[in-house]
Amino acid sequence: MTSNPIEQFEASAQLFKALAHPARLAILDILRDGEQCVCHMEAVLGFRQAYLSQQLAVLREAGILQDRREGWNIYYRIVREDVLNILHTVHSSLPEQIPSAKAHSCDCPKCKRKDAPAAEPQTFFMANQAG
Amino acid sequence: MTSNPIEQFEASAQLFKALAHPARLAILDILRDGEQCVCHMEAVLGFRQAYLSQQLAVLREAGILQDRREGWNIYYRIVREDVLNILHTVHSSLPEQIPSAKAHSCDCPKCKRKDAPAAEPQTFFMANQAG
DNA sequence: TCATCACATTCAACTCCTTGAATGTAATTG
DNA sequence: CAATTACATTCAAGGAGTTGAATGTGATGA
Repeated sequence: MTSNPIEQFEASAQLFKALAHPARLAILDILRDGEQCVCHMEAVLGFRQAYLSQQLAVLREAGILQDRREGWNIYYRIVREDVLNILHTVHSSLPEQIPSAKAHSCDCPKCKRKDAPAAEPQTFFMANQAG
Repeated sequence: MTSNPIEQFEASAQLFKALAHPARLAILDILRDGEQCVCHMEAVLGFRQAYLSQQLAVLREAGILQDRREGWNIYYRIVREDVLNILHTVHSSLPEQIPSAKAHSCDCPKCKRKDAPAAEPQTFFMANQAG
């Protein structure tokens, strides 16, 4: 098993395949600061809801994201530390980085009018740490 | 320019797209130790020559590899430090790593019978450093 | 210049990814 | 339980990646 060079790198290739899309990288860029609800990403990125949900599904099925329901909203977060490191490496090599307004708690009208809980900045995921 | 979230991550997505293939990851794994001729990769990986050349072209056109001719042989090397860092990150998170025989100078029969120059272990590329 | 070696490129069939449109579902409110 | 909210899933057409087969190209040696 995993004797040939193809099988040996299949898993890594699958990971990179999930990252090989600008929309999904934009999603992960938002989630680097911590978990966010879907409506927040929808407002910040300007994607249609169904489209955003499709891209989230790809990242979820790749094991990169995990979701958590809280009433009407569903919050996504990055659950793979190596992905955070990879994103950091790539962003460091970029010519310039746009700060963007995504760092704010939650500017989207949907979240604001419902006074949703803001995302707390985290180093990595604090859940899933032996409950 | 680069105002929308799609354009902003296009370049990174292109990079990941080039990495999203097990054969190309196997190639890069060999080149992590330094430059190697095509016949070496052909022997170690067991790929057909044309197939290997196609995958090398993808990595070359993505700006990840650079080639250098030396007589009959063409030597490839990694010219992007961020890619080396990304590969290191991914390999660190893998469950187990197969040492493999790729670290040896050049075991392939073609290279051996011609007594080709062995690959010298390098930290990063030493060429392209202001000539 | 012709034959050979090492490697690159083109082509075509196939598969996988992309993405808009439509529809489905769990939680909440009344 | 019916309506609403927030999000997920399915479907299909178009586009892009994959890969075997055939062919092309530059360097070397006679």
